[in-house]
Amino acid sequence: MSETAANVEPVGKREKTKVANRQAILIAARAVFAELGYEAATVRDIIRGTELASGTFYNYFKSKEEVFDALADDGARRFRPILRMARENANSFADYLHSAFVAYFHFIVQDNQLEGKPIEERRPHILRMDTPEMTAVYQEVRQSLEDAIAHGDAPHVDADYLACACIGIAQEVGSAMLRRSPHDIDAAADFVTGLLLKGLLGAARKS
Amino acid sequence: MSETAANVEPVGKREKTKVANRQAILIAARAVFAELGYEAATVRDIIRGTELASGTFYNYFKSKEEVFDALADDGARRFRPILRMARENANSFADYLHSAFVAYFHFIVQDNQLEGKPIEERRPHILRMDTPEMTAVYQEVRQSLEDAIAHGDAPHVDADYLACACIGIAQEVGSAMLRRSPHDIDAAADFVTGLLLKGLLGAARKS
DNA sequence: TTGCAAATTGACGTTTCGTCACTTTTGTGA
DNA sequence: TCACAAAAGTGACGAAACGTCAATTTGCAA
Repeated sequence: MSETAANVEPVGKREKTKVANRQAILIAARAVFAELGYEAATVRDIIRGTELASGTFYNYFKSKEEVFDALADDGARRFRPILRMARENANSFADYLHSAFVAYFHFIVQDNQLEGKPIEERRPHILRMDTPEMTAVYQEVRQSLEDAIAHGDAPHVDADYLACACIGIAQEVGSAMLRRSPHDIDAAADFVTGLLLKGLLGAARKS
Repeated sequence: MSETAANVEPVGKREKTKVANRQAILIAARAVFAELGYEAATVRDIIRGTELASGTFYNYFKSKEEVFDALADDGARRFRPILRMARENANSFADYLHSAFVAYFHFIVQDNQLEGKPIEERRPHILRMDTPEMTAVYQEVRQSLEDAIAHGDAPHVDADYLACACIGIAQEVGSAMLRRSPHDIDAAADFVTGLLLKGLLGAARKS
């Protein structure tokens, strides 16, 4: 699943190749980062994976760094509607939390499996949190939590810290889950949901 | 506080300058990463911050990346005894958790005293958590949790997931705390400890 | 003091970077 | 359909950073 959330008008050949070139660069970059690792990869390596000339790269991105951000942003953009659906379909706060974590864990499993034949430990999901779409995801999480607090579905906690805690948990427990085989999404989601709702007692093994 | 955990024998001028040079490079690198950001920094920028010649750098590190890893490893090495003391001095599991988080938050506040770019830009995009000392910290956390479980001080939870959750929470809430001013270490530690022990209810504001 | 190994040095060839003058492509309106 | 302007693509080029290595300096021990 390496399609991007390409929103809108395919008309006009200009626009069309522009989108296609940008996409080609991102796809090539993803492959190169997976193969060589982010640090070792060069802009030249990336464009070599496309049909474009080196100068063209700079019409689309300022640097390797910006390409990486675009990839991260892209991931966040694809995840956001999933998260929103989890929110809208939930019939309780506990249900929202659980389905949000299930959605996230499912997402990273998908995102990593087609990623690499070389099973890359080189890509733990510690991504920059300051791209626009990443910030939007944080805001979305935080807003959900504030709503729940306002509606009395959750206690009056520091929503910023709680959102950060949820994200930190999701990232770290998500990575741990990916290291296990098979990937037990539900077990991980049960664990974190229980932990958040009831603390250690809530996280205790059900068995 | 940028001293490193330099363990052992200072004897011999050879050994001494070797340690000093390595240290000089690390200190310069820390300053350069803070000032220019990790991505923008070059190996030359780093050695310019020392009295050494460019070639000498490569006697100590293969690359900028390796310098960063050494810094991270160094931080973990300095933090480990602090964590251990928190463990040994604690008179309950709750106390251990709380003092461990206080110790960590205190540590990162100290560690980010340098002025310059925002914290996120001082780091590489892909953070490796698998340096020896980092792993040791994880093991230490996990071991503490397993001991607590074995002694009946904590419920029977998945220690791996719980350790990851603690680390993820510490990192994200810690970063959030650093963004606030003033840095309220105790408030943050109370929040995360309450959250872990009792869930949302435990994290609720005390006011 | 002398001799050798270890460490430092900076100049050098190599690789990558980012730019820019030039070419090709696309859209538009006569 | 054609002409023409704006947009996008191209690759060669100078600048910058890389990593190496022969020459030199430094430290240690005989």
